[in-house]
Amino acid sequence: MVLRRLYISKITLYRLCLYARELRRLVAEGEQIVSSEHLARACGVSPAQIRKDLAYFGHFGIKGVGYQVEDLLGELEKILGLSRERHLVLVGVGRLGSALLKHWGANHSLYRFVAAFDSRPERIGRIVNRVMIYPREQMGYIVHQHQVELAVITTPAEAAQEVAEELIQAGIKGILNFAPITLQLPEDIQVENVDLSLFLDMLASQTGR
Amino acid sequence: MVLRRLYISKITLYRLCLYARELRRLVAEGEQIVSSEHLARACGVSPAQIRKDLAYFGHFGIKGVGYQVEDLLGELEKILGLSRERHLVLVGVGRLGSALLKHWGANHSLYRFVAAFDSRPERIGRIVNRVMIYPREQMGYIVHQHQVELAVITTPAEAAQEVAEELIQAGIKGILNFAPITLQLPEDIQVENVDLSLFLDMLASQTGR
DNA sequence: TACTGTGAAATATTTCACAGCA
DNA sequence: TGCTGTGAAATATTTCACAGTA
Repeated sequence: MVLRRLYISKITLYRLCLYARELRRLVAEGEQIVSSEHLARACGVSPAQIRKDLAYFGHFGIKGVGYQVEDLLGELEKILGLSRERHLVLVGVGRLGSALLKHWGANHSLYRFVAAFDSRPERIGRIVNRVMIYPREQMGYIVHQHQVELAVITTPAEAAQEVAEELIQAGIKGILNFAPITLQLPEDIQVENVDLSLFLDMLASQTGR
Repeated sequence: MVLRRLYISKITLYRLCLYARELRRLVAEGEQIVSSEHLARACGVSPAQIRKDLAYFGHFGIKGVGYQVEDLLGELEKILGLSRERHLVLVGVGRLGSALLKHWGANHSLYRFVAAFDSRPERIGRIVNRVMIYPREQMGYIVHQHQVELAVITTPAEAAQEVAEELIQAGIKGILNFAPITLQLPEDIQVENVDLSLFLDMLASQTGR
């Protein structure tokens, strides 16, 4: 079967990843079959939405029965391209950055930090959870050498844009950005923004006055 | 002027918070005036989108000129209800949780952690960045007593649902959820999910194979 | 003269409701 | 019978293009 690269909108992509997460849990629990209704409830979406999302890529279900959990997860991982390991780097080993390095466990098996970078001399050479901290100056070289694809930016806002540009120069294709700033980057570079203050603003706004 | 509570979709809300963030930066830089085009570029959206978003709430701009930075920020903060301080709690003082507590600086002035909770006895009574860690059993009581509105959940996935329900019992209205699980909660409770693995899955999916 | 504000059009996303199959 | 898969309808969101004004 040919797996042509169909267009997936960001919002659909998010849901597909959500389904995959839930399916992994179901596999771990030994479930064999799941209906769109059950999966929908577990993911906080509508059953029709799930069926639409999935049917776009093929016929994965059994009418009158549901979806076979393992099969569907396999299909989703094929669609999403989540089968091989990716190399990551982290830039900015402050409190948040080092917490993320330490926090990284076996549960994130597909993503492996191969290096971290910081500009403060006193941090260089330290090892956090098996990840070595290198000086900022070596970033481009190491990213390039290790064919790193994804980067996590946990620098202050002021440094983030410059860091991002340098990472892209070195071949990075996707960035998880914790800095509270909108990065100005080429269209083909993927960015996910995680600004905790922004999330709190949204919550605060929705919850009172 | 009466500030009626207009409906704001989640995606619009996100952008409004983004605009506010950028406007704060512009204020800090001493900018007086900003056009929809400039603000749009800085936020990564289209100029028409900005004008539509803002015009929904009133006439804040000057034709032929642009928007007055400080005024617009003031209006936005009124619309979003971001003028008063909110009390937060954090549940689950693991690596990520304690990093968030430590990471919390003066830049998040509107949000103040008033307590943290953990179920592991060895952590109880510690103080992280001026925030005391209490036993899980006291969570409901303290949240209720301090009229806490928002909570950050950094527990393992298995504990998150139960914690969330207990928080809601105690009066919490919004949750920032770092646990990799979809919480099943009443509709009137606001939740923002931050699953780092999920973000990486999205990035990986978009960037290769 | 440059902007904003805004209807109308275009596009994207979600839901409905039911045909069809295991 | 109890599901999935799916066109068609409904809804939501974004963009266009230009009138209007400081």
